Amino acid sequence: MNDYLLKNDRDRDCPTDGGDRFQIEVDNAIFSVDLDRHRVLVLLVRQRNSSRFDRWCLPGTFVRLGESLEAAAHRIMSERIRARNLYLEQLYTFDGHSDPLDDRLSHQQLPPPDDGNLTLENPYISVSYFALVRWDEARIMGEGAIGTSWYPLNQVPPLIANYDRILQYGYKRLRNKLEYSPVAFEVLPETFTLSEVYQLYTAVLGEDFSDYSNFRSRLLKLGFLSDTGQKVSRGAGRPASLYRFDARAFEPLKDKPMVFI
Amino acid sequence: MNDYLLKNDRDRDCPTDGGDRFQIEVDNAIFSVDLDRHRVLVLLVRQRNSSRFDRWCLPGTFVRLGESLEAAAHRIMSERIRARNLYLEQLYTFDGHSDPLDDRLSHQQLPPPDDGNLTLENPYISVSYFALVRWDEARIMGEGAIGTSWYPLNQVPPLIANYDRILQYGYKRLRNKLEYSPVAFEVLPETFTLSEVYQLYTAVLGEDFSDYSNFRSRLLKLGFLSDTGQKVSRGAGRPASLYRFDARAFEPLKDKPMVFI
DNA sequence: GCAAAAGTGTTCCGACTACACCCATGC
DNA sequence: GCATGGGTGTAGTCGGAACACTTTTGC
Repeated sequence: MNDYLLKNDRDRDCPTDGGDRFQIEVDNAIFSVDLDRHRVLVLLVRQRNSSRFDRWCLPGTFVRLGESLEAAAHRIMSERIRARNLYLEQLYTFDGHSDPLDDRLSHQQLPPPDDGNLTLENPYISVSYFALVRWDEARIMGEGAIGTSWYPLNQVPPLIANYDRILQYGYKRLRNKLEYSPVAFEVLPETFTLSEVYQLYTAVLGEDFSDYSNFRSRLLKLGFLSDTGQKVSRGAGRPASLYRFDARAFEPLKDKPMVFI
Repeated sequence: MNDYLLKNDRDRDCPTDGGDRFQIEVDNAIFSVDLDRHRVLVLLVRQRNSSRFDRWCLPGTFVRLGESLEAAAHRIMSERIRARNLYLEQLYTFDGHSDPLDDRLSHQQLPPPDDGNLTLENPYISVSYFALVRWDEARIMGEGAIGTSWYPLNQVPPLIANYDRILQYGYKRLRNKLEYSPVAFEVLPETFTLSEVYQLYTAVLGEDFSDYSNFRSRLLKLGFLSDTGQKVSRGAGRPASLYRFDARAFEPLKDKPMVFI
């Protein structure tokens, strides 16, 4: 077939060269939490094609030569939104021989578009990344990001085939991250009230994941939140203390298993 | 540069075609546990090249057209060992512009080999998989697997650059999997003693992770180990009961967070 | 005063730790 | 008997769940 067969038979050692070549797609599951409206949002991109039906997918791009995977993931972010404070990590690598177009065709009975060398058998590899951004900074860039919008997680429109898997996996990661890592503080403002932390957690994990007062004391007992002394009043009720995440105090706990719920 | 720029600017939607192409390597971190000698082993492959120094790497291969990532990972397994009972899952996708050859060159001051189109800038993507196999079945295949051998984790020789990262990550995953999933029972014999389970855990997690009697009662309380009624005597001492993993009893617990230590 | 939100304290209970102790076998 | 490994039981302790209660604000 190709010369990798010869190569493999001759050497039987670490692969060096001779494999088939693939396009590598990076797709981001980008989440944000709107505390005021108490909901989780995901960034979607409209697929515009020759048909009249709009379908949606996660923002993605092809990896370029000389570009790292993470760099490609960052590039996706910066092309869509203007977020400075974000958390980004690799999610999973999906493969699939069902091309995105596969889905389009099967649903709409259209002839294949004349995209040149694109075929239904065109294999693809999607390295997906998980991102969480501050909602204040989650504004979509005007120019060049047409057809990009935030969707509440419970109102996500039908996605092109493989993006559903990525979104499911990403949401699962989001919940796990909240429970086992301090990722929440990367995406909260510099100073925040404990109630805001609680709002973030309930928006993602549901109302009944924990009692507020227990959540509160557990969080404080961990010892990496420092009281700024400042108070802030949000409408009626007693003013809340503003806290700050203390990275130095967290340092020794970094590699310990910890439950944040 | 390439036509993906045009494509991106024109459409700003889901990627369809036009990216650069990459060779995709799949590399497996394959572990096994020798209960008798009480140690964890990893499968390494010797890199044979033009120099006189042997370096080692993890068994890997290039993904072929029409082959899924997981299929490639399985192919690596079947080319090296004859294991029927194994656990396999994706680990992480590494990228790197330091080609394996990069390392060889920098250490040994050799001129680049004439491998044709292979350059130091040759980018590569390595999708790594984590595997755990039964030690009884972990015998290396004779023909075609020359230069393949098991190494105890604490005696691993220097690996070619990027394989170290994969091995580290794989070992971390192994420990996590033992603690939070019943993966141990996929790799133990059909029936086993509780002491064997404990041996497996201590070999991986260290001697002091838990007291045997507490480990024992915690494990039994979970309720998915059924006593076969059979006893087995290993030398001196009271004979041990043989247990069996009860998949039906475990089913309802599958998605619950659980600690197995 | 009253509602609303923040913050504190207290009781109950299950789970994990650290042992001590009993049981069955080989020699 | 006695060493060896398997198996059981228990007292102490820690931490989370549930919930009552207090504090401080707006109106």
